[in-house]
Amino acid sequence: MIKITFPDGIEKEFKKGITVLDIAKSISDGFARKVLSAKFNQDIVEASTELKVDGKILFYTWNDDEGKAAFWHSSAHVLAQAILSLYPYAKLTIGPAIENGFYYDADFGKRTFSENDLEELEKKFKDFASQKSVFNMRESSKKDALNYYKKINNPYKIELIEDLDDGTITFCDHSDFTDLCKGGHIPNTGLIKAVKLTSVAGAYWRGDETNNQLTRIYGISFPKNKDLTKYLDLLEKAKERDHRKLGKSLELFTFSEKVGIGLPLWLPKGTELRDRLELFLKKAQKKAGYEQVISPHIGNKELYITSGHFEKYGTDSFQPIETPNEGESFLLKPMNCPHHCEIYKSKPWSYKDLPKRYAEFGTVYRYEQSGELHGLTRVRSFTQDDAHIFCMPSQLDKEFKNVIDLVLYVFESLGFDDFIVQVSLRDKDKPEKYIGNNKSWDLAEKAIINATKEKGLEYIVEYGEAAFYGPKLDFLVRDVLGRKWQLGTIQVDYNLPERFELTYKGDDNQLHRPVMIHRAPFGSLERFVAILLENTGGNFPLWLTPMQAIILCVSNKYEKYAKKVLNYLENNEIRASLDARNETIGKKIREAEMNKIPFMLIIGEKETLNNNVSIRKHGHGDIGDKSIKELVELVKFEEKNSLSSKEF
RNA sequence: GCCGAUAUAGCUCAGCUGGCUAGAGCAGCUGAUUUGUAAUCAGCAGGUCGUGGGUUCGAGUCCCUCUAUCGGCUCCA
Repeated sequence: MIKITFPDGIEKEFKKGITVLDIAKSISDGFARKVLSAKFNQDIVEASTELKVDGKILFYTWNDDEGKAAFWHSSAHVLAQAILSLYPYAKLTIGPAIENGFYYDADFGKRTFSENDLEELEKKFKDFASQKSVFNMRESSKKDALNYYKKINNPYKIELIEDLDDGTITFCDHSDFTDLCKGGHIPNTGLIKAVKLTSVAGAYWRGDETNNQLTRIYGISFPKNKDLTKYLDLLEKAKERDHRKLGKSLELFTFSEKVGIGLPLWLPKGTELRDRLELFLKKAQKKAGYEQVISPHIGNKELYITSGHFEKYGTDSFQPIETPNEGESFLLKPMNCPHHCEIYKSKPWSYKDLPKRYAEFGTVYRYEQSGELHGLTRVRSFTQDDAHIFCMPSQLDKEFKNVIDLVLYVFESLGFDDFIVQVSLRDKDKPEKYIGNNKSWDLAEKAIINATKEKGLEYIVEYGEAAFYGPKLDFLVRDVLGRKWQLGTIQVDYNLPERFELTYKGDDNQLHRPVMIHRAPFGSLERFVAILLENTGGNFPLWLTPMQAIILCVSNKYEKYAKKVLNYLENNEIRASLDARNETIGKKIREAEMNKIPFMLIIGEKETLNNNVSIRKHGHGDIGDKSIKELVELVKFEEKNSLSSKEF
């Protein structure tokens, strides 16, 4: 007998060798039907795993991430089975569960696999799933595993197995299909009631551009048909909030092929919004002791050779601008840091002067790969809300924490409560990607981790995500399709001060090297506005929105009074406009609603006589009459509420 | 840059297997209407069907090139 402990602490004895599924059945058959996967002690186990020792068990259902992972991982097996059945020559590689669904990468050789082939594949998938095949794990020696894949000539699997230790290699069989696999499946394929193969993409083997490109087939599956319909509906609705769509309909920005791809053109309303964001941050930064500076959009090539950017990115950038003066060339500035280093160098500094905090809304130009461009989130010209803090090593911790506070203040003011804090460190196996010595990297990484911990932030660590000159603390926010985008970033840098030979005079009368913090709470105005658009669906906070109120005349007979109201609002610094067109009030309301204008002020005979306005709030409808004075108070009150409760 | 898909009026879309002067709604313009909480009515105008080439008696429709966009991969100072 073995003793099994359940999550609620209850212990029960079972016959040695009982399966996980049978233990679930001992609770109830209904429960067992919902069990997708389980954890026994520290290991993820199969429903069919036979337990032979005492231990703790934890069951996973569709409601758990682990349950979904098992479900989608199992779906990937079925997908692979379907691929092989239709395309026996295809070479399978890997197929994991992902955040939303699963994929399988396969080498189809010379055959191009396109989205048109998905329907047939999906049909095959459903056939196989409905067979209710049980997943069974099987151990294999390294030699047998290698021989198997040598026999069917699959170099990818051979490469995978060569990296594994003998004794740890397992296969998973279901139906007549087998795949190298480390486990974590649902009881049988029949639980997969709904599936949608969503897209096809090229993906490099092992994520390396120099390797073969494989065909990746994405899919998502569910235990109920209804769940799939719901998921697809949600996706459709999400697309309504796409910033590219909203940017067009709200007339915020546009692109022109003639100007150039990835070069956004800001329309008047978008510009107003951007200006307001800049003003908001400038105000906070002024309080935090920043000084605004301005630097040119180009810089001598020598500047970027000094900073190391030229060596790192030179060939993949906009190419140097030549001048009539032979040998002289300039680069469009791809970042502001070198300029700010030179501003720092413009005079000698004492330790008493530090920290120096130079801030600039600096527009930079980067030649992003054409396939990478994406609305406003990935562009070739963008404006960073950049600043560089030059401080003594002893000031680093405090400065860093202050910047964290600033970033959090910005995020809170704009309603970003769902963000990921990521500590981006170097990949120690690829030292060629970074400049500087290990010692200063260690210092910088430690500084970031400590400050983040002490601020009590929950964070994840990603290796290989650091900038080439230093580690970063990145703030990521998801877009409408769940893709993560880096907005705020804070970076610690011991390297550029070294390369630019920056100094300050210490209290010991010796010259010392300052440390540099690069930071941008928004990241870039472009990307920030994009994600803000998607997060708010275009309903910006009242303090930020380009138009706060619109006056709608029932007929042009009341235009005179309407103008008086407009004038009063403008004098009270409320952003308002007047729609005096010869259109029905219904139409004007509809348009104002679609333009997401927070306050609609309807003016007709009644209001003119009573000297008030009828107020309709966006998304709420009619909220009754108010005097103009009360209206101003209401807007002011709500505007204040729409800002962060904390003053910075 | 790579893989796959898409490209018809300012916007959103229709145009089946190639066959009359390429359609609709919204937006625009003109006129009528003077309007009460999400679309007043009528008329007009608007497209070398992304570009260049090819197949064909005939191409928006089939094939190729290029460009852009979309979904991924890679990249992201």
